[in-house]
Amino acid sequence: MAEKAIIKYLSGKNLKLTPQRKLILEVFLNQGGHVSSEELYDIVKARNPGIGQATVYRTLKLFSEAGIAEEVRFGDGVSRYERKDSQNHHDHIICEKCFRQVEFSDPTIEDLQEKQARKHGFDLISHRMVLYGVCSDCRE
Amino acid sequence: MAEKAIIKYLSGKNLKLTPQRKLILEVFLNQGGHVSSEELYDIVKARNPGIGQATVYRTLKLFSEAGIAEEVRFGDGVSRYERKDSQNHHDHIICEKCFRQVEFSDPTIEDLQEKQARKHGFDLISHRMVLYGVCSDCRE
DNA sequence: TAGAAAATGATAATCATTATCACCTCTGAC
DNA sequence: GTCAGAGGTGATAATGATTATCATTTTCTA
Repeated sequence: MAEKAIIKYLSGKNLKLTPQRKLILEVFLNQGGHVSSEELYDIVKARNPGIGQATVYRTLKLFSEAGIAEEVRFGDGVSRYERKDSQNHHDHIICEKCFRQVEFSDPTIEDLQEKQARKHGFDLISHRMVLYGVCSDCRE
Repeated sequence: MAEKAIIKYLSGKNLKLTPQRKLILEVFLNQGGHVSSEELYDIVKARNPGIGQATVYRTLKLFSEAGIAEEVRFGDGVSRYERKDSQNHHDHIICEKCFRQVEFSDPTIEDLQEKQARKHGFDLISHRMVLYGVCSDCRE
């Protein structure tokens, strides 16, 4: 589970488990989709008003490094984070009108990405794929 | 050709073809890969020192709207632009060590993207796909 | 329990991009 | 030709997300 993963990561690097990190982790895990640092900060602040915004930024980056969060960018200049389940990778479709987001995954595409990478001499590590379109509600 | 496209776009919107725009267009077209606004500004400034950085930003955005340039983001916080050839769409693989970039295109992936979008009720407009890996030179 | 190492919170600094604004340049009606 | 108005430009200030700094506090280990 993610809490265990964090504790292990921290102790392996001489890093410390603080109340702030615990709280941010808990809030982050209970958050379904993709959260920006600021959104998370608002929620966290409601439960611990003393917490600083910089700490949220720092902690989300830490979660990324620890492998329990993944940074997602949709191109609006804001970084969002979502839970990283290696069993459950997915990509995104975004509606350009209402910004609704849908997650999907397509193993065939993943295979083809792997093949393309190999074909060009790369060892594939990760990828970002975002589709932009118009959703059924906005098509009118 | 792209110059024609720009002239047509401009006149269709009561916008003007200025010497600055001409110069930026020429430099942009002679630029192979993806350029950031700042890189382009440096080149352009060498030929017309009076030109302002804001103009380069504005003009690249204009080219995007006119359909002759496409904005690409690799996730380092900088927007880059490349020539848009609708016949010649491609995606990118980036080496995480040396940042070398390779372009590729895969019609099968494009098909599958289209299918995924439809499956979720979206009309697909565009997509961004970037693969991250380690290139053969950096694998050692 | 002491003390080094790390974390925190407040705040200043960055850095790419955008907005503002005074001035310039073109075009077309008179 | 002159004038008016729309659009463009360049300099600079503003923005907004993120990061660095630093004095203070906390954590963990010996």
